[in-house]
Amino acid sequence: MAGSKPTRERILQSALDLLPRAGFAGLTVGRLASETGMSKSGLFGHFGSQTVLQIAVIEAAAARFNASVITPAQDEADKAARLEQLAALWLYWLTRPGLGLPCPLIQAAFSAPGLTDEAGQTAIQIRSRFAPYIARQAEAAKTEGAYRADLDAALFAFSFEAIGLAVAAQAMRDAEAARHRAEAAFAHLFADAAA
Amino acid sequence: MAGSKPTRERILQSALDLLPRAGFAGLTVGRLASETGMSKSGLFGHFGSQTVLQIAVIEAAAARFNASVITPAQDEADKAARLEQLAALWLYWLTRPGLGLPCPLIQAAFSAPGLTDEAGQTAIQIRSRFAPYIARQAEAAKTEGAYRADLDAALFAFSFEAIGLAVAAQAMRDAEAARHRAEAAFAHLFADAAA
DNA sequence: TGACCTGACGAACGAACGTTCGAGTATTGA
DNA sequence: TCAATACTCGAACGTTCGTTCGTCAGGTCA
Repeated sequence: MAGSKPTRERILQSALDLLPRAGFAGLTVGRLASETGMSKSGLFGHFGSQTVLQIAVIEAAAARFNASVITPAQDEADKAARLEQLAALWLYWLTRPGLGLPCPLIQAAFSAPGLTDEAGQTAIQIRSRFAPYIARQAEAAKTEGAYRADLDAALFAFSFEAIGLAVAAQAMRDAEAARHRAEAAFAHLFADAAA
Repeated sequence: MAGSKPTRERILQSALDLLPRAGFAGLTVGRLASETGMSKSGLFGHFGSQTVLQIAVIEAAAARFNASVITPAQDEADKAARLEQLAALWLYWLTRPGLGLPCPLIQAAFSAPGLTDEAGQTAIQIRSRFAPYIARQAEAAKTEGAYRADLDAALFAFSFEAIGLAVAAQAMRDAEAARHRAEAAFAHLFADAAA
């Protein structure tokens, strides 16, 4: 039933590479097998069901998001600086080259019906952690005195997330313009929040 | 090859009803046929290919969006008031009850790989008309003196669209909170743009 | 009445889907 | 060295996919 760990990791990496080209709907066992050079049954044995595979892919994407965006930004102790770092890292994450589609997590959250019910719920749940995390950083920045005391942290987080989503939506037709406008929007957001 | 026009319209309406539940990936000929009570071949004859069907569904969604959001707002001659109307109508469109998923156009744009290449391009193209339209209204509001002269209309449109996307993303987990925050975000956007 | 045409039908096609199973082939531990 | 274990394979399952085809009822107009 269970497969070797390195092989499993290789499968998930292939899945993440395939995802921008095929989407979750096109992430079938057969196609993923031919992509990795394995047999359908050999690949399938690592997961046991389509739902488990989808959830594993979503969690793998989340792990990479954390490693690329969340964790590096935590080097900044100063919360206002950390938020600016988060914005920059997220922007790069969303528009990094060789990416036909945006963040797999965003894709998963919007194409939820293409996924199993359980996998869709997992995607939504993982994504729903982001805005509260941003709100917490903003709240901390307020107590540190960097942000004005009457700032609505939840609204700040909402706007923060909104900019990223708009980038993801526009990056497919003009990544350059999307990034440019997002930088301006983030700058505006930070300026408005400053004490 | 071609089917009767009323039947075709009935099929498209069924497709739009099914879309929030099944997504584009689940919008198969067989399922749609059983939904409408027709045979697969009878339904298929109206379109001739899966791609044509998907494009027809996307265009039907766009037509309903225009009828529900764009057109009613044009009753407002005053551009600043029209933009506020657009925000309110769009917000309702995105969170109207009985809608598991947001605007089919947003869904189509993000799950594009679940669609035929051609249909995905159609969806992206239709959606890409929105931001420039908003920018044009904002530009007009500037010349009317309602908005400040140094407003970046493209950035305004970007932020406008971003709020809607964030609503669509959050509406799946908490529609009430999403709408509430979006109203605040729109108010903030309009206040910042005012002369 | 008879010749059309339209629109929907049932049956069937090859392909791909998720999934199961039993047989091989390494690698391991005693 | 031998048995056990871990991993992968090919073959096959039943189902559904998009698509094609021939047929047949119902209405139109001569």
